[in-house]
Amino acid sequence: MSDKKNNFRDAVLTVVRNIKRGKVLTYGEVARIAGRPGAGRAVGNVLSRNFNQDIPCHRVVRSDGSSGGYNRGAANKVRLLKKEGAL
DNA sequence: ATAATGACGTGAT
DNA sequence: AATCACGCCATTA
Repeated sequence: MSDKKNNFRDAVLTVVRNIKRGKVLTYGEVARIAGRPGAGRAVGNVLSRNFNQDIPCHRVVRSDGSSGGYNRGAANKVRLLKKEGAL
């Protein structure tokens, strides 16, 4: 069964997956919602390893307003936000 | 168990 | 405003 690390990783992925279109959250916010306030870095790590397209990880940006990174290219991330998110 | 890594955050320079 | 340094946390080797 799933006795694996089904805590933070799944929590973060679940939160990100719940982000609605046109909405953007920061890593710190996701971390807080996931149950680990202050673990923004860990959130990024989880997302970086996440190749699931079902998860709109491109809707997660930095707290300073930057786009952050993206597995498909940060430039692509900005483009997606402009096209699908930042309406 | 320890060390190294990384899509962060805030403060200081 | 931009850059550097330190701190924080979870995952992987």
